[in-house]
Amino acid sequence: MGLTKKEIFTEKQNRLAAMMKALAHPARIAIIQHLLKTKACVCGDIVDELGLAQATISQHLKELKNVGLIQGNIEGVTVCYCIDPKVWNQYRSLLDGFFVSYTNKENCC
Amino acid sequence: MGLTKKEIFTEKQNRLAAMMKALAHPARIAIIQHLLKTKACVCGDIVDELGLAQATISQHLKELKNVGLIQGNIEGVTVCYCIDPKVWNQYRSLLDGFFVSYTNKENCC
DNA sequence: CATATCAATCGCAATATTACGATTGATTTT
DNA sequence: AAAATCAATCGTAATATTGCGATTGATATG
Repeated sequence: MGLTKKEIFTEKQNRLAAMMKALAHPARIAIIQHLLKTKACVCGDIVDELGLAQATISQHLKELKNVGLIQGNIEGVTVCYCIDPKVWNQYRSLLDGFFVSYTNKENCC
Repeated sequence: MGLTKKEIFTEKQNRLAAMMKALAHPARIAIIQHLLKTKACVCGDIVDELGLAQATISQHLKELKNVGLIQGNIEGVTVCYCIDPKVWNQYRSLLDGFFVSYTNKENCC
């Protein structure tokens, strides 16, 4: 099948999974880290940074845009990318909430 | 291709991505949450909880075991699953480190 | 020892992902 | 207007993922 049965899970579970999926590729991690490093807009020099073709990078950027993690603002010929702080913080607290729910120090097995 | 070019990324980027990937499915989120909820070992009643076939659940459990997030201890006929606190905390701090690196309140674009 | 039970694995089908060359569309620059 | 530049999209190939029925292997139970 290759098709996730989303309908049997809760909205929150699907959202968490989708968020993870958006970051479940080293290229997308690298893109985000590059945007973090510059602490500002990055005007389309991402292709030079990573060793992937322009079409591939564009595809990864699209996925990050689809989940709202980054924005792309057209600036003449180039496009300026930056992280959306609002979505970023949403993700952060969602993950915090997920991880905080386990505090046991010892393994029961 | 369908093949990730892992060699052009750093070890840490690949690890982060692999971690995200392990949690990038609602069924695996649900499994983890079930283990969290019971706060102890869960002896193979996971199939009844989710609406997926036994073979499918077993596959998801395998992926979670592969990244070390959960352990499966054989206990007679059934298998007892529980979260590995060590790996869990490793994941937590890796993600914390990733998300903490961005603190801007405003969008520059 | 025969049978029942549970979980892992095999094999398959359907769909998704990753990657890239080529093309397209939009905007500058000449 | 023509040429150059940049990024999105199209089309395609290779591989991965998801899901499940069927089978297998191991352990209990009758």
